[in-house]
Amino acid sequence: MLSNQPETLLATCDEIISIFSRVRERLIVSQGQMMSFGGAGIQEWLRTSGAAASLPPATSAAAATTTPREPMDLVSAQAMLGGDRSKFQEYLESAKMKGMLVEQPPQSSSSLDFMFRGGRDVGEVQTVINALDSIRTSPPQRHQRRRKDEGSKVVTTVPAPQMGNLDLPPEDGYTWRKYGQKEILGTKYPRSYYRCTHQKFYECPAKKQVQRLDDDPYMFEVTYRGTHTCHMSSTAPSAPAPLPEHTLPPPTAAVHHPHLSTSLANTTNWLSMHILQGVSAAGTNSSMAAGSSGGAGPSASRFPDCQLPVADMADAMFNSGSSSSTSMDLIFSSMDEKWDSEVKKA
DNA sequence: TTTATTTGACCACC
DNA sequence: GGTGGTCAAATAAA
Repeated sequence: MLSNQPETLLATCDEIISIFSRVRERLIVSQGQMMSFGGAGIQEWLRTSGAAASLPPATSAAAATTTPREPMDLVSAQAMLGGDRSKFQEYLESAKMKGMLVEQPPQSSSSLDFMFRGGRDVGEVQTVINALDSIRTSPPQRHQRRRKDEGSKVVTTVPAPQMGNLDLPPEDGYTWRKYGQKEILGTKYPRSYYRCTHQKFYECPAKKQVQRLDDDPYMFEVTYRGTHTCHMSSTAPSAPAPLPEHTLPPPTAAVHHPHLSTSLANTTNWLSMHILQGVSAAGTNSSMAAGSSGGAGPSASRFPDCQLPVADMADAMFNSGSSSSTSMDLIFSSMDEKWDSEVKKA
């Protein structure tokens, strides 16, 4: 649509540049602060720099099932755990001091005697317990192959896709990277092993095993293990495609962690909001914004024909996932076509 | 050139 | 020693 409005497109690009410049400045200013958060990085920075306050309510069904958020951020906590155990312990101590964590009576069945105060879902509590457990146990040595994951696992059966590559398991909202395949004794079909695509960058331990059923080749048995700690699951945020609730691993599925399942959406929305704020701010001292007034919002009034174009661009740029076609291609393909046709005419 | 997949080998567990 | 889970080099694909 923007291809018919080159001036608007130019203005939009300028706005994007302006906003990103401001984001960059904030990143530089906050660099030292980010470093102090160990593994939490930008997640923690976003949270503490006021971004969280700007976050819209979580949009996923999963988030809707949880209680209102308190400042406790287990995602950051887990990230800290990955980067610095002592920091994570400090974090938990801090949480206790703030009354967000309370010690449980000795008869607690949990391996560690902590529990969230009021209204916490089991997944989060379990996450803390797991984290604390891992503090108590010595970390595996480098290059040592770890024992089979004894953590929780959930086995679910899903139908094969009706179209496309029937050998692939259906989408579950996350991006996975295959790291192995094995013939399993007593089964007709091999078992495939997947880990989260973001395992390295986010130390995301989530894994899944996929095996075709012997008696029904059009069904897959999918076993999930581990907790998604990645904030950048490329397909989950905007298209959660959640598993049936009863099939989700209690502490492992994103559905139990609103910050996980919606984090990118939130971040993108946050960015979009700031972009819109930037548009609004720019409009006060820029002739570009002439005609902007009132209405549902600055962008809505400025772009009557295309709703929230800047936000859409941001969504397209940051929310594209592992699609084979790039987001920029998506954005500019129509422009390219128009450009090419006009070049040919000339 | 980068990223993902394949596959044989290695290793922990039973 | 057998089995399942993971690693990592080789290979393929984008």
